[in-house]
Amino acid sequence: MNRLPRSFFARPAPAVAHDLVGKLLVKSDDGLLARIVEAEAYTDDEPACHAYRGQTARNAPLFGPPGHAYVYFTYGMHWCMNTATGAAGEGQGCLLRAAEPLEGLDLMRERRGGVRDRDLLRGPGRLGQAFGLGRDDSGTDLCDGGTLYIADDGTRPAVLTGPRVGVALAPDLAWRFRAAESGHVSPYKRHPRAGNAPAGTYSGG
DNA sequence: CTACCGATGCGCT
DNA sequence: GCGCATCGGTAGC
Repeated sequence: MNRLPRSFFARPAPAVAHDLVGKLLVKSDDGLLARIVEAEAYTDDEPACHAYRGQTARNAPLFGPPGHAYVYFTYGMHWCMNTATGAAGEGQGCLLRAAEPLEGLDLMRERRGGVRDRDLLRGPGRLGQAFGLGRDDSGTDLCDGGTLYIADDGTRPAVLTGPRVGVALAPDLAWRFRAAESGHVSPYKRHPRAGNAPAGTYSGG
């Protein structure tokens, strides 16, 4: 089980998001381990990305060097985690949308308030809550040997590609990547204001 | 399983 | 003030 090097993240967000499926999310100080089963790509040339309207204090980690966390607060209650990708200055990243819990389930259950185990990490807000993520985690370097990082154990699941969940803008860009065989993937919800989906949106990969 | 709806507070126009 | 990369509850199929 090897920590992912910065070079893994120094590629375009869609390639990184695809390759994050099957990797391990680790928070070693809490004893937490989970397998990522779903990730999405966001880049500053499309309007669903938090970097689309330029750099601010909030989204600065997206514009920094790759391999850093961008953790943002949304809907008044949820913290969601991204990894910055590409080169410094590019404003892009990958949202970690869902994972399969492997170790530290008791702490995850405590933080998540007794939901079914299948739902501990099934969604970006749920993942953030179970991992205890917050404002202080935004900007964390995932590649400097710290306690929050992503690792590779050689698992290579089949990956499906399709439109991103819940985005009002650029709703048909097929930048959601999920493990084909996992029961821990989040449910797909199209944004109410996004119009109708085109035919045949999902494909293997 | 899908569909709807309210909660909740921050960032930005 | 408006909208949001969401979630949990409830209702219905």
